[in-house]
Amino acid sequence: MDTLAITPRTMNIYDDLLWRGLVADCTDPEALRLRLQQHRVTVYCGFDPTSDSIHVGNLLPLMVLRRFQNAGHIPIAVAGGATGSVGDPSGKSTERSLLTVEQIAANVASVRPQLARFLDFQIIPNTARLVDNADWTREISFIDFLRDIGKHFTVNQMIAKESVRARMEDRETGISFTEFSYMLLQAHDFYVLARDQECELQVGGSDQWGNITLGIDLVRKKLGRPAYGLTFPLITKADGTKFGKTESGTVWLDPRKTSPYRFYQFWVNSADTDVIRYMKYFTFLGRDEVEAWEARHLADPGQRAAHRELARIVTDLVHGPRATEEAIRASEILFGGGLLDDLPEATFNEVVGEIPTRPLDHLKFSGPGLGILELFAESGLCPSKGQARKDLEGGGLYLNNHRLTDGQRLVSSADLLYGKHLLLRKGKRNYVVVTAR
RNA sequence: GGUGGGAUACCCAAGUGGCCAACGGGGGCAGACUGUAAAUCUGCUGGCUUUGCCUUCACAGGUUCGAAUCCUGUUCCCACCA
Repeated sequence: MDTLAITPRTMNIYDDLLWRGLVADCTDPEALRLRLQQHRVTVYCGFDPTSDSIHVGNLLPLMVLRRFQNAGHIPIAVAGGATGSVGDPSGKSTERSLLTVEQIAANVASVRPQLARFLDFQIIPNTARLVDNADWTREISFIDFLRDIGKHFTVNQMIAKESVRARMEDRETGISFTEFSYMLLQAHDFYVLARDQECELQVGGSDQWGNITLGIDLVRKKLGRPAYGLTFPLITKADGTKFGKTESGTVWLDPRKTSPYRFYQFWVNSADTDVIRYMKYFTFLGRDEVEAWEARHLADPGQRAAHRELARIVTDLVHGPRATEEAIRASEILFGGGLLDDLPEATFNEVVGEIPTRPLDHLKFSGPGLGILELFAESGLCPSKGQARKDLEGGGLYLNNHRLTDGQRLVSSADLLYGKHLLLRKGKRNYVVVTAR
């Protein structure tokens, strides 16, 4: 194992994580810090294939792996093809329903390239690795597993784990043997990676602490080697709601599930008190740069300069510069307050791609046209015509960015922008484009 | 099994013959103020062909000119007794 060149300008990765507020717990801070300082360390983090895309919540561990790589260490991303089919009880108050084997395989297949995007597979010598724990779990027989792995643990220590204890106390729900055994699988992963790939550090969310420490025990017992564990804190939001969710649901990294525009907006809408913290979590900006943004933010919070920068950087990281440019331009059009009257069609079309679109038969706009309230109800912006009427009376409806006042108004082909689009808006930020077909 | 209490809109919760589409609070939506924020204030929050009409107060019947409200039965929940 070769020694890392230590440049004076580079902060120790451990200190960097500490400064970013990314260290919730660490099995042996002094020893790990020293180890990271003096050696190239192989670090792993697992990702559950519970869905066909990863989401902003998974972004944090993924970026931590990248931070390790940037610091010269070797990251291993582990897709949980095996563990995912058993189900981690950590942090879950009820038994989860099992995904089908096919479903998990499909999820692993679509999550793999997403994980790969964040790591460097070219760089030498600390090339990133991407593996699926199903690959080394599949051929192990149940008997072998019980003899080789199970023998190293007592049920006593297993039921002492928080994830299990919580479920044991709730006698109504209980915990299945399947989920109870989960921790052994994850411990086994760490052991296999330590044995075959010299992995000595596992990182994960703070709910993974119990699983990680069990793995460390196994590595020590089977290989007689030390191993380390490090967890990051649960990401919180100023208003107490769950991070990574909006009214419209989870914020995914897959652009087909969450458009780059929505993704960009998610970050722009961070609370003032969260934005600097998120900058530390989700960007590779250094301490000086983050502090500069913090100063700028505090000097004039209304500018939302830090919000925009955070959104730009993360969107760029996930979706690339072109999509980011489009998201920014669409945001400027939709929130810049400008009228659409002499907007070039090409620019408007960028907006069309970023917000919900609803096709409507062009015949509806012929002749006198379609009632405005019916249009809003049809578009899905308002749940009913009655509600549309009330929204209009409250001054909350806009057609092509002009506020509507007349519930009797008819919308005809003359209102169509570029002969085909209508920009419907409710309130400040709810838009739908209706396209005549 | 017995007795008593309850079931009201997204949630909590008033209403016990007409003034009830139903007080109040929460949540949600919109408006003002703002910074695509927070806080605050205001309006809306069953549907519609909207000065009016239709459907709704667990479910099914009944009494009445008129029922969320009274009566009968059914289902579910809670408390106490066994």
